[in-house]
Amino acid sequence: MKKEETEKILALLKSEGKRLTSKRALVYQVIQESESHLPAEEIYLRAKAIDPNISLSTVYRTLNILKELGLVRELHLDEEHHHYELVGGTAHYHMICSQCGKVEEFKSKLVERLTEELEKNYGFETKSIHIDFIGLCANCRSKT
Amino acid sequence: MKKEETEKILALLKSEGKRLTSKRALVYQVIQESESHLPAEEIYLRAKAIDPNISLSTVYRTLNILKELGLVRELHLDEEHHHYELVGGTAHYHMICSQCGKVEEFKSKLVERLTEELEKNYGFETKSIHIDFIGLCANCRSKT
DNA sequence: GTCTCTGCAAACTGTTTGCAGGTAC
DNA sequence: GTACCTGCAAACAGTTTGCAGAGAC
Repeated sequence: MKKEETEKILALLKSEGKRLTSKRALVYQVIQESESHLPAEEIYLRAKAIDPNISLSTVYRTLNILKELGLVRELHLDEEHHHYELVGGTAHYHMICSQCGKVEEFKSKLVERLTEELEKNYGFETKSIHIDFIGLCANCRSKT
Repeated sequence: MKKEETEKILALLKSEGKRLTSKRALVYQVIQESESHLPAEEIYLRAKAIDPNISLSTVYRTLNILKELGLVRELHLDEEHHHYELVGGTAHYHMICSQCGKVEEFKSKLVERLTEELEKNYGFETKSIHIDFIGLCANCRSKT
């Protein structure tokens, strides 16, 4: 993990009277390196591969802290468990293939226009947006 | 529940070798009358008010069947439990107020345009769409 | 009469929490 | 040295399931 990032997180944690520990840095690193959304269990396994002492509770506790600090976002995809991804980077949304389960990301200017529309028509002030399209990916379509 | 609806459901159930029972009709009726998405627990409570003998397991079993038959949709809003709503009716999406928890529905032509865009750019064939805007509703905004 | 449904309680999965020892600062 | 952090096991919430009796067809 780069030094500037460590310091950003350290500052955030300190402002809440919390500490930066090796486990917390590890969890953050795993999420960051995946470049995609991961379920807690998977984060745990990847972290454990690096530090075999880490426990699942710590992963969950850390995820909740990172969530509170606004560093990590919790996704509710169409499954029974949650997924986590880094906040920051450009906003993006998901196309989920119901056949093979693959999750692709997309972005579109239309979403901004939709946000403006909701503001105008309903007076709604948007803070975050979740969009999931469920269907068939190009790959699975061509197989049919 | 109207006769034509009963018959639609009866036919669907029969085609799967299943039966139309009073409990199943009741669960369907509760969802239908709510005109909105309900968590399983709430469906259970409302059904129980009408038929005190119904159990939570039956509600869950029925929800799963209605889901398989394509009559009911399961939503993954930003909470720990699922919500259910009737399929059919016009497509709509959700604005969730993070302050008071109110869920409003909206629809927009922009969503269709987005669907076309994904088809064109990624070859993705959309079957269903979930959109949640999280933020402040007009009411909570004016209180600040 | 047969085969499906149901209620009950027990199991299961994902997540949270209490506690005693360990560690950052 | 003092909080805070951690692993462990136990608790928890939402959901599913096995079983024996009840009910649809």
